[in-house]
Amino acid sequence: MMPAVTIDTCARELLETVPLVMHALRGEMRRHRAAGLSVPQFRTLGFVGRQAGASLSAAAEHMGLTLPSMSVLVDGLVARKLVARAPDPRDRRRVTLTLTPRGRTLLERTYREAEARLAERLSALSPGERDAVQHGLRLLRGIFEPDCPAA
Amino acid sequence: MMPAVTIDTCARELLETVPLVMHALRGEMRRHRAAGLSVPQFRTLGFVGRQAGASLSAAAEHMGLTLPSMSVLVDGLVARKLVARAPDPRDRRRVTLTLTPRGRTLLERTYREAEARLAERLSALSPGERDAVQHGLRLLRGIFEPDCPAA
DNA sequence: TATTGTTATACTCTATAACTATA
DNA sequence: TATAGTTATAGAGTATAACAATA
Repeated sequence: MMPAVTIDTCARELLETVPLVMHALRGEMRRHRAAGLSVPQFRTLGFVGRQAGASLSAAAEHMGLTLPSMSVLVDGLVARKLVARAPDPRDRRRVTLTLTPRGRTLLERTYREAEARLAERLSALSPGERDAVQHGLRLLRGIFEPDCPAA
Repeated sequence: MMPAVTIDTCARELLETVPLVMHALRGEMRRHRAAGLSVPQFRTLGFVGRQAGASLSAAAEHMGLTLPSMSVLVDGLVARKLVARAPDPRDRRRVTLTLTPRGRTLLERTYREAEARLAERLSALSPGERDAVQHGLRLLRGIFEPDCPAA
């Protein structure tokens, strides 16, 4: 039978593990320098790809960033012609974001590469262990999502 | 029975969840501005607290950082008198790191605060779910630790 | 020559504050 | 007046390259 883990132990594990994995993610994205996308850039591209025409605010909310931070982040993507930024005709205060063809291509390639690198790591686990990782991550996502009650 | 999760699904979940949790961690540490420690600073303090007298290289290795990055990070901690940096008499190329009393106090306080914030989030889970999170994190740590075979 | 660390430089991420434009 | 976004400014984190000091 599994031991009941204390909240504190779990918190400690989070504090140790999440920065570690984050650093590995950054490192792997950086090494694939052809793409040269940072993790936040990559996530933003992914969001815009799924929600074409989303506003800057929607993207900021999704990523848990302030508007200025998102604005700057998007600046970089627009400068590289990966994202198109256009005023919304219905409300000209708003900005709509869409992927350029180049952005979509790069996103897809980067996604496949990131997945491949992670898959290497994850292949060290048994299928059952991967289930456990997946399950744990999904639970975490539930309690850390921006619109969750404890946020 | 649990479904066997594909490696790709698991990779995707990682890519989505880890940056999310990381952002929440940073945000919570930032809000407790009394301490004003960043996540890497906090982790470094924790490492030096456990391994008093450790070298800069050891700390860099533990955190998965380059030496220059670690050197700069420690600069900040030394400037705030949280860490003492002294040459090792046995090998004067080396530097030994130790916590100052102030550093230890701050570390302990910050640790309690971080734990309390995380505990709030984690309390939304059942004990069984926390076990699952803990288990998943431990597996992840195993495959992302700096000295692991796939690194 | 090899190892440990520091300095110089550059870029990204992120925030807050102040501002502009539209509603 | 309220909302969406941008600009200005600042500080941390991180890297690579070049350097200094010690072994």
